[in-house]
Amino acid sequence: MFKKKNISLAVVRRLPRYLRYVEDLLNHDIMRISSSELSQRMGYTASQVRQDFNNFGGFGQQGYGYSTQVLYENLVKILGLDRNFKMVIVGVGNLGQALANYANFYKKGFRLIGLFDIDPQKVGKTIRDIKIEHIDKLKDFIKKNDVDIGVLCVPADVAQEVADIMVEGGIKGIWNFTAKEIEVKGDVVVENVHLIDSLMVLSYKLNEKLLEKERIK
Amino acid sequence: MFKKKNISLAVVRRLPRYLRYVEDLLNHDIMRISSSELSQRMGYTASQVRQDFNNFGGFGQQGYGYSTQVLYENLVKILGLDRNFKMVIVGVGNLGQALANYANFYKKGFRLIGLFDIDPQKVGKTIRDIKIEHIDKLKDFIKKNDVDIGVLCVPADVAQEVADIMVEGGIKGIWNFTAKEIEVKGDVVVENVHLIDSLMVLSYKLNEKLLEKERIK
DNA sequence: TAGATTGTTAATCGATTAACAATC
DNA sequence: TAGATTGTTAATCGATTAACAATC
Repeated sequence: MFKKKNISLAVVRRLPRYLRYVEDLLNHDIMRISSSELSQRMGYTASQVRQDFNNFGGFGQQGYGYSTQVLYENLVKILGLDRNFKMVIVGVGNLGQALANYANFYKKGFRLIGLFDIDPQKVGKTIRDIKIEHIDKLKDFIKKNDVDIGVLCVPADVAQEVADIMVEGGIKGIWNFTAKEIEVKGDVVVENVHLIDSLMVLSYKLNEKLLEKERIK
Repeated sequence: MFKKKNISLAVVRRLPRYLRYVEDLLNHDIMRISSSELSQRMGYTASQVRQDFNNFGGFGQQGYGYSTQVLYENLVKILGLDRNFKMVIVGVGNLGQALANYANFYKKGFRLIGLFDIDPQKVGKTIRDIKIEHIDKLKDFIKKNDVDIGVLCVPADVAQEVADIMVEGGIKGIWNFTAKEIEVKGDVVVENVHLIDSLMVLSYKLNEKLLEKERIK
């Protein structure tokens, strides 16, 4: 029933949003929903909703719609949230700390099991009961604990270097918060969060509006 | 020379990446580049590079390529970075602090001029020479200082409420870090950064690899 | 001028939307 | 059964790639 061909990234990027809406429905005790109703709430077309879900095998019921519970369980499975991936954060600056304290990750089944930094002032301190270790111990830790995800929150100039250590340790995926585009060999998966890019897109849109107003004048 | 029709969001989202690469070229004193060379470095096709740039009027030269300097200046202008937008951060928790200290924003011309929180413990403290004010003063501050961008780093359950205050104050754009989808009226621009969505996409990809391996066995 | 590379039109590819038969 | 809504095929739309004439 699961996985036919390759699912396009456009579809995959919509899945977390579906999950968010379905969770919301469950929280409001809404136990069934039609593709047309869901699409209206989310600003998609009903066609797109059905196409998206049918990429993973139909879990709707003709004449009835979708069971919110079934939808929820399937999305969790499709997104791999039931794997409870283990992760470590490397670079415990402001951002690293923010992520360590971000409760949403735990709710979604991700398990933070290690924190690493190079600053001796930080090593030994604890956040959420996890002791910050020196980055020298990163590679062995990943190996020993079979860590899945490395969260890269170090300064841009050492990003590649630290990514290399992660890969050598056998990391499976890197969540990259640095402005650098890191290179990894093998089949290590990288997901970039370029915050500054997102801000620049906002800036573009604001500038567009201003240009419009200036043209009208 | 600027702006023909509506540029697709797909193109806009590539612009910051172009800027990043062009900056890198400048840092290495590379003063000209062809679409084919740039495309190779970035993993695009040469066609796409030329199409993308030509959305904004041709700033290349036939037989020569693109001047890195000209490219840089145009990208800065297109993205509105020369507007030096004013911004405030609301919610000075770990994430808000991380953003306040994120040097890249200043380098790209964004000016942080205010910090706001509801916690009396935080009000009065300063970060980067900016005093944290109580959220009660947010609306007036936005009005008085003609703030462009509001960075929303508050807990999810008050996201909409705080967004409303921003809009009432006359904010032009909201950079939303909460997991909630906020609703704004008028022509306020919203750019969402759903961190958890990004992590779930990584999780999806990891799960996909694991399923593949399990199938082979 | 000859060579190189852009700007732009045309062709292709993929994603979204529409339509409808299948079926609960 | 009749009504509703899915699953799926076909049509449309938009974005990417290829091709080539224009021109530096």
